[in-house]
Parts: sequence; structure tokens; C-alpha cells
Amino acid sequence: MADEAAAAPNGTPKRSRGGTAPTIYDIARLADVNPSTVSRALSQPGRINAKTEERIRAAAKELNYRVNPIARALPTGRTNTLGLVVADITNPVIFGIVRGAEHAAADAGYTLIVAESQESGEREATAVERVLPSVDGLVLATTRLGDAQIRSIAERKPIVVINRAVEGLTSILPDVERGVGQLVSHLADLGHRSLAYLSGPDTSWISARRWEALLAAAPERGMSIVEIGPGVPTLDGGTAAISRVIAARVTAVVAFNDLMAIGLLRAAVERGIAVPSQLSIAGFDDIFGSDFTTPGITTVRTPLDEAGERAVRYLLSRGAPHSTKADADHAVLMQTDLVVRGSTGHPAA
Amino acid sequence: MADEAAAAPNGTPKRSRGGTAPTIYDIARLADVNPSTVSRALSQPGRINAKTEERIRAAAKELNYRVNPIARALPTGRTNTLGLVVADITNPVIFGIVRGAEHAAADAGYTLIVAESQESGEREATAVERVLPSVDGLVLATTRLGDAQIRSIAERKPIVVINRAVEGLTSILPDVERGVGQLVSHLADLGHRSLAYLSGPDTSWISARRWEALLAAAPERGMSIVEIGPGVPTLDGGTAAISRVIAARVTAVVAFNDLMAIGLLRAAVERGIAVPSQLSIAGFDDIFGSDFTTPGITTVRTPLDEAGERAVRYLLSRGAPHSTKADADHAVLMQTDLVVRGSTGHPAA
DNA sequence: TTGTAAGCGTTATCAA
DNA sequence: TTGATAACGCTTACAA
Repeated sequence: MADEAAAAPNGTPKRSRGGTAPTIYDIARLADVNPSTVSRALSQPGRINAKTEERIRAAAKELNYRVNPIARALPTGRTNTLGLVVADITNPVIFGIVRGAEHAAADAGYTLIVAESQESGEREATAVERVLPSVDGLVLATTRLGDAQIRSIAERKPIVVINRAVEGLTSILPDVERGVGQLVSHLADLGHRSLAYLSGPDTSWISARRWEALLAAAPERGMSIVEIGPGVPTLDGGTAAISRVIAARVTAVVAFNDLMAIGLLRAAVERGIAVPSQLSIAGFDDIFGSDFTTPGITTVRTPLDEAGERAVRYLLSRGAPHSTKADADHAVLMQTDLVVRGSTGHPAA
Repeated sequence: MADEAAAAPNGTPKRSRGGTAPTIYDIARLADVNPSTVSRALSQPGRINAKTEERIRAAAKELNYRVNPIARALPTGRTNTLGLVVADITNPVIFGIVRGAEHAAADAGYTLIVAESQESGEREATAVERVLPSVDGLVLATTRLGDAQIRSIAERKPIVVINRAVEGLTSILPDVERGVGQLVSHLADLGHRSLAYLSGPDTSWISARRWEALLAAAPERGMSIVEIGPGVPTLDGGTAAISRVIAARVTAVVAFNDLMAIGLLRAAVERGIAVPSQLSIAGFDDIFGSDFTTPGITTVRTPLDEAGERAVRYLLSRGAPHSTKADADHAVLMQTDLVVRGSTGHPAA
């Protein structure tokens, strides 16, 4: 009674139960068994006498006991926590990854730590340093680190990389060719003959892949193609490119991502350029909001949620006893698909 | 030399340095001091002999030592980690909060754990249970828990609540009246005389506040006002309301949030209703994408980043030795402001 | 099946 | 200023 609400007068860390959380020792005392038995009962159900376990569970419930994950992590080394490092939480492309990763982690009873690198390799390294010791594995999404750095992290903890291929590591990659092929066919079918690619940052691995795929596919469908860039992967980056796009005299532009596509669309509208009749515009990722514009943005959809989800799943399967390093380390391709909206159409005759 | 790259043949957890991370014991041996001295040197710089400290630091650097945050957390109880529980990571309103919280936490050298409740009170309780033991404090954004539950959490760890007032707890709230006042004046000045509020979920504390504020402000400016709802706070929720909006014969609609406003805008466009001349539409939050539409959504901006940031700051200041419970527990109002875009305008004569 | 006891890597108390 | 040593709460051989 007396100690019910009485928060210990701060500074007196007495052993008096009431301020402190209950431990397995408290349960042991109540259930009249040894603490180790409590530990077993709680962490490996079924492996001890049923009646004893029942008694222990009852005591635990009565005390409103909850395991201390930190105390558990110390001897085992397992934290039941996963880390996710992203370049920029601001970027809507990230949202899907975070969402997918969080769900997959939660489903498996894991906790997710999110860290941001703010597009800086240095800050990313710091973030990794901070997070690494307390996670069982790490997902590097949109990393700005070098291959060597990434490998050295992989030597310390299991990691999975998204949107980046690193020899010898598991990476989750979009099947760029497929989506780009669909997009190029779509544009060719509409009657386009000249194409421009508005590229992203030159440090972006994925931007280079998209360009390569376009460069291979466009000629096959009888289209000319030029690269405009590199550019910042934001609305402004798209807007800023309008003059160069006009100067290129192409009928269709593929932007590095939807954000740039939307920025370009805006700039076009402002200049009185009709989209899609005078200029068709397409992007990548199918981010939240890319269907808000008028017209909506035609885009190559990358299943970002799935990327986050898969990354986590792979990480978790790594912990499984039967999984060998060999069967886990490889690239996983995510299927990409064209989403046709109003921003692409027949070029004006 | 020999053990440099030789990863222990897995399964043999020998004490052989090389597989295991270095500990303060390794440093102690190398610097020829007691482990406790190493601990002191590393965690309270300046409090020991400068030369000894120098020697210890050198040894630490040589071994590439990094503290084990878990081992540190066990005796101290401090984890240097903060938790953030949100209803739905999918909701763009959340993005700003997550971003602000992450930045504030990282600035202070804290790590952020994100958990999602999926709009369910039960799942939220589970998420809190899971996260609570390993954090120094918790931010509850858009919580669906009851006041009593929230208070009982507060008895275990410091918490801050966003978008919800709970007696006796620190909460970060938008100054609804201010933004709504600006919005209502704006609409009145444009010549509107009839208004509808498209409300959100009836469990949303903040939706009720918005309605109250509108109810108070509209008559003052000589406008009639009706409530339409409750509705789901999504695009579809907005779209679904179009019939009722038309039936209400109002010239302006204020939606619970931008998502609903955008959904409504779409439905209106589909029905050939001109926005804003036949119907003005406004929302709340100024989410990412609310300026992508044509016309852009007029909205009452809530500084979500700031909300997340402030919540974390308060949490951290709680830990400060001088802060008393009394001076920390109160409501913090965030200034809201009207952002005028094209979706509101003069009603057709 | 259960008890005993030795860690896990720190911090913190108390002597020296 | 530094060294022993006992926690912190749990897991896990090893014994009984």
C-alpha cells in the first residue's frame, strides 16, 4: 500500500520493490524456484515441467513482469533490433522503404532503428558506427558509402543493401531493364522518335543504371536519346532543367525520378508548353503524390515497400541456423512496371 | 599478424581476440591500467591523470575500440535511445514528425526507434510494451490510446504526446484557432457565406478541435457552417464525400486534412465542378504533394517537423538535472498558418 | 527437470 | 588518481 505511488525520493536507489521493474528474481521468489528456471520457462516454453512453468507464468503475470531486452542482449549478443540507414528521410522514395522494413521487422517481433545520413558519406559512417553495436543486422538503403566501407561493415554484422550492387553482398535491386523496356516501348508506340534522360546525381548508382538501360533500349525502338544532367534529384532539379530540355528539341523526357518529373512538368506548364502533346514526361518510382498532378505522371514503378520488406526478411533469414552465407549473398531483383498516366501521349504532328 | 583476417571458424567462441570486439579489458591490458580506469578515462574525460588518459586513448584507438552501448545501458539504465510511436507510417502527416524527431535525436547523439500502431490501440499498446524497456523516453504521435493508458506509460518513462492533450503531461499541439481564424477570414473575404467541414475519424482528438474552432469562427464572420462526416482521413475518404458536399450546397469546404481535400478535389473535377469558382476547397497540414494538384490546395500549415523536433527536445530536457517535473509538464502550442493556393477563390455569383 | 554459478561489458562504490 | 570489486538482469553450461 504505502509504496504504491511513492516514487522513491530520487537519488536513493534502494532495492525496495515498487520503484524498480520486477526481475526474474522477484518471480523466482514468488514461484519458489531458481531464477534460472524462470529464465528457461520464459524464453524456452515447453522445455520445463508444465506445472512449474504454469506457476512461473502466473507469478510473472501477477508482478506484471516484462523481460529487460538489454539485460537479455548482453549475454546473448542478440538485440532483436534491426537498423535502417537512409540518405534522406525527406525523400518520399524512402517512405516506402521505411514502411516495408518496419512492417517486416514488426511482424518478426523485431524493433527498427532508423538513422539518416543526410546525403553525406561521412555522416552515414557516423550513423552506422552509432547504430551497429546495438543491432542484429543493418539495411543500407541509398547508401553513399564506398564499396570498401560497405564491405568492412559487412564483416561486423549482416547487412543488406538496397539500390546498390556490391560484389559479395546481398542487394535488393530493381529490375531496371524491364520497366525501362516497357517505358521505351510505350513512348515508341505513341510515336516519339527523340528522347532525353534527365539524370540524377552522378554519385547515384541507380541513376547510371537507368541511363544505361535507356541507352540500350531507345535505339532498338528507333529513337534518338540524349542525356541532360547530372541534376539534383528534387523538384527544383527538374524545374531547373527546362531550358536544356527545350533546347534539346525532344518530344519526350524521362526524368531520373518522379520528383524531377513533377518539377519539370511545372516548369513546362509555366512556359505554356502543353503536356503531353508538346512534351511527354515520365519518371521513376511512382512516389506518393505522382498522381496528384495534372496530368498525372507516367512512371516506372519500383516496389519500394517490397524492397524494405525483402531487405529485412533476408537479414532475418541470415540468422536462421540452416542458412549458409553462400545461399544468402546475391542480388535480388524487384520487378518494375510501367504506370501510364496522362503525362505521356502522342507527340503533336 | 596471424589472427588479422582469420575469422574464427564459426562455432568456436574462443576468447581469442580477432573475432570478438575489443573491450575495456583489452585496452586496460594494453595501456597497463585497471579496466575501471579505462572506463573513467573514456566516459568522463578530464577526470583522470592526463598522461594516463592519453595512453588509454591511444590504446583504444589502436584496438579500434567502440563502447558497447548495451553493456553500458545495463548498469546505468540509460540507453541513449528514444522511441517514437506513430499510428500509420503511410500517412504523409507522419513524415514530418519522424523527420523532425530523427534530426533532433541525432543532434543530441540519440538513436531513434520508430514503431507503428497501424491505427489500432491494441497494436499500439504492444508496440509501446516492446519499445519502452529500451528507451529513455517516448514520443506518442497521433496516439489512439486512452488517457489512462497514456498516463500509466508516463509513470514508467518520460513521454511527450503530439496532437493530443492529456492532463498533466507535456503535449505538443497546433494552435488550431490561429490557423482556422486565418482560413475563415480568408474565405469570408473571398465572399463565401456557407461552409462545410469534412470531418476526420471520430476518434481523432484533433479533428474535434478543428471542428470546434471552425464552429466558433465561422458565425463570427457571418458564415453558415455544417459538419459532414465522420470520414476516413484518406484520399478515398475525401472522394467519397462529394455527394454529400454537393447536397449541402455550400460554396466552400474545409477538409480534415489535405489528403481528404485532394480526394475531394479529384471527385469534384470528375463531376465537372470547377474549383474554386463553383467550390472552394481547403485542408490542413500542408503535406508533401498538396501543391502538386491543379489547383494547389489551400491549407492550414502545421509545422510537423517542428512538432517532432520539439517533442524530442522536451524529452531530452527532462533528463537534465535542473529540470523539475513541474516546469516540463504542459502544453506547447505550435503556430499554424494559412497557406493560400489556388483551390480557394471567389464563389461564382 | 531444476539448481548452481559463471559470465556478458560496462559503471559505480569503496578503499588504497 | 587509481585499483578491486560488486552490481545491472539475463542466459547458459555444468551439476545435481
